[in-house]
Amino acid sequence: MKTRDKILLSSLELFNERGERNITTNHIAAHLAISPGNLYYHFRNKSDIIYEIFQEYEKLVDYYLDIPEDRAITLEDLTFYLESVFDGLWSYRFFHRDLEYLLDSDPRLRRGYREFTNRCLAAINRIFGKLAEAGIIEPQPEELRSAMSLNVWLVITNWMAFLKTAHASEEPAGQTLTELKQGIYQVLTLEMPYLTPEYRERVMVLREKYRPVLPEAVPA
Amino acid sequence: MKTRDKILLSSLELFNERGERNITTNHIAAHLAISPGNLYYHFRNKSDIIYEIFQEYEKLVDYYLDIPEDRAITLEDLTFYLESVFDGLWSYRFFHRDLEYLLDSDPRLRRGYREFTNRCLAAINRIFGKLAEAGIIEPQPEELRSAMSLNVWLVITNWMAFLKTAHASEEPAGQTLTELKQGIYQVLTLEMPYLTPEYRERVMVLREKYRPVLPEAVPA
DNA sequence: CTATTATTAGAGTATATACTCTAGGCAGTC
DNA sequence: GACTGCCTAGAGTATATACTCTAATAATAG
Repeated sequence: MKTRDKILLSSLELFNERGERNITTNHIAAHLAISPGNLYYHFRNKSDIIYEIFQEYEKLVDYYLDIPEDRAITLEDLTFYLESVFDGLWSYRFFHRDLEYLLDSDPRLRRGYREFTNRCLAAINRIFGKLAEAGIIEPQPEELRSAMSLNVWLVITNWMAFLKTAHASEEPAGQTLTELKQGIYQVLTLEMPYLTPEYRERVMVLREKYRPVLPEAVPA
Repeated sequence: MKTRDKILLSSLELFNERGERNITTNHIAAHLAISPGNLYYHFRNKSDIIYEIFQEYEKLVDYYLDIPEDRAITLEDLTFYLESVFDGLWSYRFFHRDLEYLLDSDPRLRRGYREFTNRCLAAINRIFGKLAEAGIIEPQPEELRSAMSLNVWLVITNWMAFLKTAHASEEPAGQTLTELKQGIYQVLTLEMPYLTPEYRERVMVLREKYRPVLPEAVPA
């Protein structure tokens, strides 16, 4: 593998594990056992590394959220969208962690992320539209659909942060990917009230699969 | 005003405006025209300043979310809760911005914040319960109510970040407080499907007040 | 007035961080 | 073998940052 790609890969890994703020370019170089000079031969600065990682992230999610025009949407599609998006979120989780700082320090990123957000919101909106067409949820006025899409986006993008902050400090990391998927449970909760009678049961069964294994239940 | 209090006040102001990451203790001292030595006479380190600000935040929100035990809840109460919480969010907005880093670097804060989150979730839950008692929303099984509370929390705590990242770079700052309140619109959107027929109209009118002034409407 | 305590100034420091610069190696090619 | 273009090492630097130390000044108590 090319050094350049190794830098991107290691950076992502280290950023995810310890946060962008805690990882310096020197750390990255050391982790790869290359010299700082070498790293800076391949990237002009830290921002460029981050921007390139963002573009990967963008591409991945765009790929996942490519809604078919020619056919109706199915429950399997919905599952795929949700699973994929949360996987993407996990793989690039460092990004949302320091989002505001990153956007403040790189105008390209700011612009790119704004457009990314809009594309995602549009995709969610389109999914809602096609779910209605498919008779899975009741059709809703555009106004409501937009507000719902935004709520879905807010829940999704905040889910990682919630896990990291609200959970016990000790994280066995194996559990975490499972917990991540509980975000899907939350998203399906948002959609619940709008399900059609024909599909209600099936979606509820699906939702049940992602139900959190009750966290420290306090016995009454 | 005591120097100590001035430090807390200025820190909060600067953190909110430019982000904790961008504000050093030297900045704070310079902003107050006092010496770094003086600042460190009053606070052992930066973490202590932040922790103390967090405790103020905590106290404020706890005060706002003190749900009355002895009487039914009204729509006015709900409005008050929402307005207050978003005001608090605005006044201490720096906190959620760098949340993960802050919690990672201060175990007190981590513990405190976890408990804070739990209290807030419990309060939201209780509000849902009392809204049902008051006949404003339909009663829901505990399981659903918890999931809904969590969604409300996710939407609220992510709303500031959404505004900062998804909106145009130029922010006239006067507009921002208004935009902040649009978060209430999003929260009310979450509750919409559960409203009782008797209250539906009134809540919808309330919700309408917070409706976003359509952002860059693209003419068809 | 004096002794003590609380507060402040301001120079200074150890460490970290993003990044630069120079010299050189290594592969291929004529 | 020399030339060229890509890659790499590693020492070095300017700046920033959280924090310390000493000495001096105000405030207060007896």
